[in-house]
Amino acid sequence: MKPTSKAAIFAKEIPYAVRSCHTNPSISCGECRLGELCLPIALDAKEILRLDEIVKQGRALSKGDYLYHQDEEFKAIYAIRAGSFKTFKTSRDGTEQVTGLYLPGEIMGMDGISSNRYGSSAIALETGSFCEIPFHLLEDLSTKIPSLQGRFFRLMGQEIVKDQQMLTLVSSNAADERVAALLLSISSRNHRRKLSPTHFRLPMTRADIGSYLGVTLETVSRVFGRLQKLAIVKVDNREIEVIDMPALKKIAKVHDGD
Amino acid sequence: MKPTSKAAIFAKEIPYAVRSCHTNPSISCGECRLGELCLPIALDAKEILRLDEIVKQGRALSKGDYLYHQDEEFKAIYAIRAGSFKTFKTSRDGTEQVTGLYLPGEIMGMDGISSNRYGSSAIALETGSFCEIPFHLLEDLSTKIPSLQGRFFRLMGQEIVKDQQMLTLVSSNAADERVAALLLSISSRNHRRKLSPTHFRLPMTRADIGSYLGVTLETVSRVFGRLQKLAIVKVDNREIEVIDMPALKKIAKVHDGD
DNA sequence: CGGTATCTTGACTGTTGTCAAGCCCCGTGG
DNA sequence: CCACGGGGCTTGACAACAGTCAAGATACCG
Repeated sequence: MKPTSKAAIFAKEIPYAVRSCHTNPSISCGECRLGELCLPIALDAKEILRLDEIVKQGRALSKGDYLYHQDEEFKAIYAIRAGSFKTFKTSRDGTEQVTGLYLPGEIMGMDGISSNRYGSSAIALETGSFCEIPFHLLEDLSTKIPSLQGRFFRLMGQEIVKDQQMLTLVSSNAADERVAALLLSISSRNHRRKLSPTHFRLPMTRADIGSYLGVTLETVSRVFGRLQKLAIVKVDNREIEVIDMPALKKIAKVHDGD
Repeated sequence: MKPTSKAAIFAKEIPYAVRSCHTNPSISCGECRLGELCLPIALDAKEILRLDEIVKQGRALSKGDYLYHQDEEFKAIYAIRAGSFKTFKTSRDGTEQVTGLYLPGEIMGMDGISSNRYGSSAIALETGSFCEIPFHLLEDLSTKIPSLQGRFFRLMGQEIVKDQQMLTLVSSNAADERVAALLLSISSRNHRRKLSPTHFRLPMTRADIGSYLGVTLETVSRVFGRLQKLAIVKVDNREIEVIDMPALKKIAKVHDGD
């Protein structure tokens, strides 16, 4: 419920010379090191410049700040630059259900496209920054740049695949399997960003994880306890160290590499 | 595993004079009475003609026939004209997990866009027919017809919203709620097609429903028993009659209309 | 340094899964 | 037309995993 953007303050604290996407909020798509994960994949240099013209860059948020609210008018999609975000639906009785976890290079807000209203709220789990891409401008540009249209079709397709994977995960009822799969998901997404796949910090609380996976926070806690006892992961509060990756994959019923 | 198409046979049985989409397999998009539900929404007459040029119409399938297989190369998306279809994922150990139920006017196959391979298999639950839309042609045409691009963005957005609704449904762990929500979903989709929202036939077996909802078939059966005992629905095998719609919505925790 | 949010652990309960038996419906073939 | 067979469905008994409630410990923020 804090509408205040801290973009200005954040920008002052970070010297412009730092040409790294996740620390410098005012960098362009062409210079952003997340480019190869984010929207610009499949675009050439000239096309990226045109994309840059419609992307509002470098806004920052701190923990608890909203990116958008459920049922609010859909105007833009958001590319995560730094930090982590969750999306959640609030039902009439006030219950919150976490529907997504988003890390740098990923795109949020696509659940608003069909109905012109966001289907969920998005909130920062820690200090972070993002780029805003007004959807109507993206649509216009997509008709002019076929490779951008193709990229965005594929991006939406990815979201569909991701959601269906979550669905099958949550339908298959083993709590251990769900938690293991979440750890592996974070691990592989970290790996893509050249971060350690075996040592990371959970961006969500036990309650959020539980809500996301369809179990209670107590169960999440107990599963972490079990996995630790089996020497598969080391859990120190939010700090996770994967000790036995094959065993973790076995529990998650993931057989192939990642 | 039956690759045989019965299009030819089917076409013979139905007189061409019947200008109704779901019975005449060789009707065009412009004439199809599902047009207002399907891909052509938001297109004008001239644009629909161009869409018609890329749509392969009127193929028919009988129960158990595959529309496409998991991991097979993604070539096209499919618009359902008649009948009902399910999508499912097969995991390495042979377990099948139902991931979707598709009724006339709905589009299947979008889970193949991002990776160029279908993420699930699609099979006919009864005799039915469909239109095939080669994706690369749709992409080409979309760059030329902005309203088609917009329509397809929205269609994919709808799929994302639908999947996320399933996710929240399956996460919230009441079996009664899940079954009630499925009944309501079928009911409202029937309503859109001008069919009875209170009296319909379940296209899936108990086992399929259970797999889709993340419960066992026995639980599905018991829930139907409970709902019947409460005089909320009348269940006669696959035949469903909704007697107390408000009560059903209450169980499904749907408060609003639809 | 104090207060609150988060996390862990325990005991008990309950819904759902599992296993098993039997029924019903429907299509097939005699 | 009827007998047969098999898939689909129902129902019951029991067990187990996870939910609920509660208390206490720990971490984090101002």
